[in-house]
Amino acid sequence: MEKDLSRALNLIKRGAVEIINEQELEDKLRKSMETGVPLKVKAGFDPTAPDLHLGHTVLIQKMKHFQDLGHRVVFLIGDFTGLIGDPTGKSETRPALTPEQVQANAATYKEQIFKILDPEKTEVAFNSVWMQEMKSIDMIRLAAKYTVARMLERDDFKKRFQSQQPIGIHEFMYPLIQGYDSVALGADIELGGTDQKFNLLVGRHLQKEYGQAPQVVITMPLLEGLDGVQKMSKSLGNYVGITEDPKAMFGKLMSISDELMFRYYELLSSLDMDEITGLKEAMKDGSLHPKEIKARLAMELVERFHGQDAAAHAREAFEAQFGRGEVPEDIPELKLPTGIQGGKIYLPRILKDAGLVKSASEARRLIKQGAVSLDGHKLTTEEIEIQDLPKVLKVGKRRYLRLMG
RNA sequence: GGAGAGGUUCCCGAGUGGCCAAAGGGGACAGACUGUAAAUCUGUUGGCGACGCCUUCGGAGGUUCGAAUCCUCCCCUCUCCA
Repeated sequence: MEKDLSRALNLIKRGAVEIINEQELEDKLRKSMETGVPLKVKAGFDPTAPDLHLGHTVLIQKMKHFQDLGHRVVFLIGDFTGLIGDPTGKSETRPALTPEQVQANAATYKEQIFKILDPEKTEVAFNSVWMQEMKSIDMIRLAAKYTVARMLERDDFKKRFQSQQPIGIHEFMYPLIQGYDSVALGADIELGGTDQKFNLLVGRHLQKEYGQAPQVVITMPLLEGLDGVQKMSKSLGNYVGITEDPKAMFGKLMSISDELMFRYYELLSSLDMDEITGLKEAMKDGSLHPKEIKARLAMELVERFHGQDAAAHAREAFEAQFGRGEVPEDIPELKLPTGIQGGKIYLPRILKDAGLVKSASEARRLIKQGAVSLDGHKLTTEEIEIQDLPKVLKVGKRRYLRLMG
């Protein structure tokens, strides 16, 4: 049994930033093994953004680890908390979601998470179930279990308080409710990103207040986005969505820096750390080109969400476009009016109408910068003559338009 | 309730009557170099068939030949006092 225990601990610790507290985790695991009762592992998700990206999968894979060890995971959808909005510095009040929208989002979530998680061992829960029932007086009693001073310890609140940014009082409720969710669920373990540490610890505190054994808190790193600096997020546009088109996914992954590539390997790949170290060394001694190592990563991830064939196609399309400079197959087309053959056309208008640029002004700038080409020939004027359609317009590195007759 | 500070283009942040489509930085985009990598260098970064015109500096009015800049009212944020 001790062997199983240490095996379990190793798997759980893999990639984790912090475990609070490790001894408690060990005790809980031991007890579970002895009694055969699985642990309840909770992780919360925002109901308003059901589009998961690779950043989320860091957490979901940790959930998967627990499933593999025979425990139960609760995929908690914070449909009630979502009405408040997690304090992130943006003081936007979120619109209330209708029950239908919540259900729709939940369905989307399930479709996505079950590409990684085992549906049989996953419970999908909604915190509105208990929060809608809570009476005002109970809400106040809940609020009484925490102090403003301790609230202000939360990094986000602290910063905003110091820099004179607004903090809504309702935002204090977010950690309390998230913490109460652990009470309502009787969670043994809660997983979250490092940015969630405060909220997760409030859960521990509240569980003690309500007479429960405190949950073990496990924080996972926030995955850096494609820029390699800021965390991956949809609003920053530096993300790879897991439902994204295989080619787009492959391309995005190929655009990350070499440094970031190994970070992704560490947090997303299912390769052992030994194998990853091996790749790193192969790159260093020159036996393996970094581009090849990156392609392997991209392949693995595309395969995970779209299957082997799609991944192979994505790679081939990538090689064709960027390796051999071929024009991709599936590019947008624009039909020119019949009378225009051989005549002059005003390029900025075409580019704007086709949606390749935001405005004609932008198009004019790009032309001036030599970023626009027709069938491989750089265009230098705004007005061009068109003959022998079809021809392919290219803007920048990856924007294409096929002109049809 | 009282006193004070502040709201500027994607973000941060200068600008306090014309030289302001608005410095500087970040980000982004483009070109060169490449491996759609990084680093570096260069350029661009409101709209418009465009040496000009139109819209922008929290909102609405006003003063002026002329306003991001001055005045009035309003909205929002923060600090201190109560």
